[in-house]
Amino acid sequence: MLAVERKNLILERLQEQKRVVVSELSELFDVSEETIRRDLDKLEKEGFASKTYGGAVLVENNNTDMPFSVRQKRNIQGKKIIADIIEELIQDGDHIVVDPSTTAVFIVNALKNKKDLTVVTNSIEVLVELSDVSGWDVISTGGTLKENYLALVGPKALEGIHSFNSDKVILSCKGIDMGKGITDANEMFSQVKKAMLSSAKQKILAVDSTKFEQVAFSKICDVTDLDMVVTDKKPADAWLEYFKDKGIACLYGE
Amino acid sequence: MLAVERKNLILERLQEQKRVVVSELSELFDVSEETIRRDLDKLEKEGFASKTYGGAVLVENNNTDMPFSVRQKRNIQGKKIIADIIEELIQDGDHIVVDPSTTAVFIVNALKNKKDLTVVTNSIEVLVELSDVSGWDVISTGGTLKENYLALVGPKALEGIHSFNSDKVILSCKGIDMGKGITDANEMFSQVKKAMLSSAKQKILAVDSTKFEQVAFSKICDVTDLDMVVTDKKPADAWLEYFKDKGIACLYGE
DNA sequence: GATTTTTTCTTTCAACTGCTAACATACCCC
DNA sequence: GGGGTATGTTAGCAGTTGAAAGAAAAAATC
Repeated sequence: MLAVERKNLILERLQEQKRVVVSELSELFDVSEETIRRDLDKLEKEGFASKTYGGAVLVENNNTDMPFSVRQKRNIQGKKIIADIIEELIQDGDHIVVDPSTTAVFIVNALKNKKDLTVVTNSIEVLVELSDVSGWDVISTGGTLKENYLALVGPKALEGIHSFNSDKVILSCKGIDMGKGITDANEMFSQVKKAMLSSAKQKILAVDSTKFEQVAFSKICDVTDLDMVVTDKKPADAWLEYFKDKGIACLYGE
Repeated sequence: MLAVERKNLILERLQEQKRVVVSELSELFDVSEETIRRDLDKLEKEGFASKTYGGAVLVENNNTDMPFSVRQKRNIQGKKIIADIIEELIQDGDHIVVDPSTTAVFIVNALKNKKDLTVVTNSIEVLVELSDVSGWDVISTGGTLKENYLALVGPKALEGIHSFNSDKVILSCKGIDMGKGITDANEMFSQVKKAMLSSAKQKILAVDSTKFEQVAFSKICDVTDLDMVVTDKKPADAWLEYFKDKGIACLYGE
């Protein structure tokens, strides 16, 4: 086994389990503990790990303003559950709008067995994901590339969104809160998402359970502006009552 | 066995197994380890491998199975030479237009040390490549995703291109021929490229040497519509004379 | 709370393996 | 034959590893 391979495997394990133990790794890879420590040193220098007595813990990249590729691995299971629920909501021939988020990538992937969809998006990743489907109409809004994201923003993007009227918009966000509404990391994004909301009839929010009670910087809309909320786990009873009260459908996994 | 054959076999093995070991390859092909190392050097220069102590690991292309990943291997050396020449033509602060091509990806990569560029493109790959630069204005034209390509086409794309006026356009094509002019594979692409040509002052064609005397389906423009041709190898004397005669600058490698 | 014991960490060293660079040789194509 | 490329050889250098010893941290004991 090459040294780099071992280091990468340790990193993978670290990302899955959030922590690693020197003695375990030493046994697992059949190398001395010193070698493992040296690997952890490197991972620490690279910013992935933080060494502790007996092992190391994962450095959680606060997802506020991180490049896209780094954020990808969080709560994959949840995003898959959400994607499967959304898949049942979409019919052949639908016109949908999707925003830039990891969840959105999972969703369009789950939709690939549909026919004749029209997808409007400002997400580069969604375009890449859909570059191999046939018979669909995949439309990019255009716009300015937001630094360190794979998303298009700005006036051109808004203009692009406004020139289409769709059946459904599938939105993501950084936070959902009864008082503060639906919020996102920065104004560029919330602007685009606002425009998307106004360009489609049915407004669906797709968020994993960790986003509840979170509040981020820039407001997109009120919770009551939504028609439906899709999430991976059953929300708290207070939320379910709130949704029922306001006439918002709520679907969740399990 | 020819050297190239061996190199390609190593690349295949690398893509299958994600890693290769110098000692194994040396035994497998019955050549010295130094020869293997030299092969790995080349693969590293071409961007496929990353050498490590004892072997090399595969450089994972950000977007693993792009439909056109096959095209990428062709004449990488030539594209790099072209990119280096173009790099010297572009100044800080320039507004440029680039089309979707592998060459374009190399070019924008070579430009990353420039400051304050504005790039207009309908290539998804160029956007991905530029997602990590800071201080630039990277603008996507928007448009419809062309099936099995990572390129935006159609009326929306044309509209997007027409709304900007740039200093330089860097164009690629499938064929360049004195009689038939500059041609490309399909009408969608040639439409977009026509629009790009009309949106910039200086019109630069970046083509590797294999495209000379080739004719493809859809005409973009006449050779005389260009201001400059950049290629990797010195073109035939007939071409050099033709360029001189028509007042078209021609730059080439070596 | 202080002392002892245990565990883990850091540093240093030596052995080993693999790497780089320079040169020599063989081969091919013109 | 001669220039260029591909390959092999060599020697000195660099990276990787494990062992050992002392330092530091945590746990156990009094």
